[in-house]
Amino acid sequence: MVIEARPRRQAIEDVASTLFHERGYAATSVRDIASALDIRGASLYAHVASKEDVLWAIVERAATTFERTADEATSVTLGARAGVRLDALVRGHVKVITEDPELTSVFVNEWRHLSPPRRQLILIRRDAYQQRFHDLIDAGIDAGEFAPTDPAVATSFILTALNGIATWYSPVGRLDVDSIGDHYAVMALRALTGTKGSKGEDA
Amino acid sequence: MVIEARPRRQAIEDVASTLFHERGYAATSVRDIASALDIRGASLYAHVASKEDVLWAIVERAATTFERTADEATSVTLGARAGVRLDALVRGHVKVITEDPELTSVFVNEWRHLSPPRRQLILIRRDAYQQRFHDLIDAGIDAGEFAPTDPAVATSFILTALNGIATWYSPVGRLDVDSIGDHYAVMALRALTGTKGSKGEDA
DNA sequence: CCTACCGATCGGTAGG
DNA sequence: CCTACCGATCGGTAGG
Repeated sequence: MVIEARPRRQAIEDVASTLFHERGYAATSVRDIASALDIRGASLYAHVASKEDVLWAIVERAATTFERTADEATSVTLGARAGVRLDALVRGHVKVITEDPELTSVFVNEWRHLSPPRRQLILIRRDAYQQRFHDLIDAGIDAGEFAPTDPAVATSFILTALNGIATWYSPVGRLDVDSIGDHYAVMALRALTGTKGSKGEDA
Repeated sequence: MVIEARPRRQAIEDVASTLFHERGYAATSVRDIASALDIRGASLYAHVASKEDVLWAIVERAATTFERTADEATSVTLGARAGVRLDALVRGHVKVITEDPELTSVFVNEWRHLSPPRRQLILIRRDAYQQRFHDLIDAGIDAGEFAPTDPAVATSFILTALNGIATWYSPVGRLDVDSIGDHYAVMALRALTGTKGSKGEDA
């Protein structure tokens, strides 16, 4: 039947996501993926052209999901203050991670196993995505909303912290999605807002 | 004549660190390591018992370095306020990363390729290390220095953000070690301190 | 540290 | 989606 072609392909990517997340791309064989689906390794090639194509599909989908979510957050907060806009961007990012931590984990950690042309494409999109955060941080500093900080360092600080959620989050854990979003948004904004000028340690 | 400034064993670990950092443990072959040292793959086994032993040596050294640096930071700030103590812990952590980003990167990203007994040992030590941050955050909240936050989430937020330095730091980059330490310590403390109302912190 | 070599496993193909 | 199979490469050993 024609209808089953899509789900099968999706099932392969889901299983591969799980395994790439757990063991890494290089340590996962096509036979590992196949046996999780109860088929033979060679049978996978009826659905995919190569192991790398599976990684590419996962990474590509993750990139698109992040981009669309950021588009949404950006358009919803058009004209708002930088703090509000960054808050929406952070919450969107956290939501994507908690909705599919394995997808995010593979996207963040396994892109280097892509062939050079694909790797370059993904790095360009990743840079553009980070630039959204960078620009908002710039804007917030200019507007006096955020404390003067190195915006590149702050961007890296915040995005790395957020991505870490993918390594520990479980849907059955003690924290629900919304409260994780709250905590992370609050901490990210605080990191930019500052108490006063310098070291934050003297009263 | 070439003077061996360091033992052969150390050279193997250094080269392996670089390759494990760049490509990951599973995607690095013993022949890759050997050829970077201009010897044959089989010759490596005159110095190491297995590929995993090399990973273990690197991970073990990283763990010990982090532990000793934290001991130092802890003893130097004995009796100080939580903010001061956490500041020292953060700066120590950043210093270890910038002194050997590849070591940290392998420690953080490749421990899952260790055999189960070793993996468990390293996870126990990692948890104990994170607990130092967790305890100080607890203490800071209790003392009213930090805003009330989920301490486990805050610990993960901060440590993940710090570890991210290992992925982008270069000794020839635009930022020197001290200013990275400053930036990260300030942002980490700010993330905990909140914008208003935490004791005598703000004007 | 070398050459020679091992069994196991890899990603992938042929041909139903 | 299967069986049968391919050349390449893997971690590692034997014996100098």
